[in-house]
Amino acid sequence: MPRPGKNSYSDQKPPYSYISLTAMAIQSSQEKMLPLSDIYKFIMDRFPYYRENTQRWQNSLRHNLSFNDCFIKIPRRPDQPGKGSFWALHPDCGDMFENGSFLRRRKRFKLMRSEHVACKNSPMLHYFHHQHHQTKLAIGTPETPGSVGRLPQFQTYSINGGQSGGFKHPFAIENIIGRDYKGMMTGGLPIASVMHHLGYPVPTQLSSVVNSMWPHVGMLSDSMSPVPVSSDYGPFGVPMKSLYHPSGQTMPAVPVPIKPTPGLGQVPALPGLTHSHAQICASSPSALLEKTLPELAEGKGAALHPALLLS
DNA sequence: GCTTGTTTATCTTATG
DNA sequence: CATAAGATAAACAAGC
Repeated sequence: MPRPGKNSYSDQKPPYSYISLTAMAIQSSQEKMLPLSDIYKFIMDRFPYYRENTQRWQNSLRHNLSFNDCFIKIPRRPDQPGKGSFWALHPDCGDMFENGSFLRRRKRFKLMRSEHVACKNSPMLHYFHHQHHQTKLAIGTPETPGSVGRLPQFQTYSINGGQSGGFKHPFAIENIIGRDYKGMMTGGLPIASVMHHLGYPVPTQLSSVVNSMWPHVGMLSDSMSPVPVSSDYGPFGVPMKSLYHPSGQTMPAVPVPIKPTPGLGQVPALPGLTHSHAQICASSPSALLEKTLPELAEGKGAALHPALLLS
């Protein structure tokens, strides 16, 4: 009955929102940023469903890019031919899908007006974008086995040339600036953004989770597997951790439940990188990795109850 | 003229 | 059931 060739998966809309699809695409790229056309391509390559009605969904997707603050536009440098800008994930968007659902986020990521302006008009974007090139070379590709197990891009440099005391754990800065941060700027540009432009694997969870969590993202082969859902998620039986950080010491396997409540409003608007991030760090990334995956494997927006996994 | 972006409006749907 | 997030439509500007 269920013949995976025709009417089975292809017809069904993948259990991902445009936001997650886009995030997926972006994260799958080496530079963590993609021009619109490539985002389209990515989605179409992996989800047969989106090979039709392109006009419709692409319009929606574009709307999402503009409308959602979690996506930032990075202008092309003059030496980089092509249409449109690059799109990246706002470093602060953090674990947008912390609840395990890629259909709907717990809360929409919205910047404040001030941040908006600064972020969008920052002339520094070009600069950082430029820097990015050289940097990434030194760092190696995310796939480079030689590097670190989990989040390779992190090792070699840090935002200010690495003088900041050495290597920053993936959960340091990004998480730090993540979620709670709402006003940390560096010359009009969110510090987090800067990092991002420099090649940091932005939204922690996403970047790390994505690769192992979204099959299609990882395998960029031409033989795009049918669809995300169910059966094709074989590899998910495996505990996330072991999948990408064999060393086993990357993630602080903190058994954090689900985020309590986004009500932490006591964040000191410090202009530096220092912050009260304890809570932040503890609140989700690892939790997501540890518990969410299995559910995601289920594909459907159905199995989205972290609680189930906990029991 | 097409692609890329932005914005507004409305409808749908997941969640609390 | 109310609300907020997401989807879809559509108008329109800018750039190539």
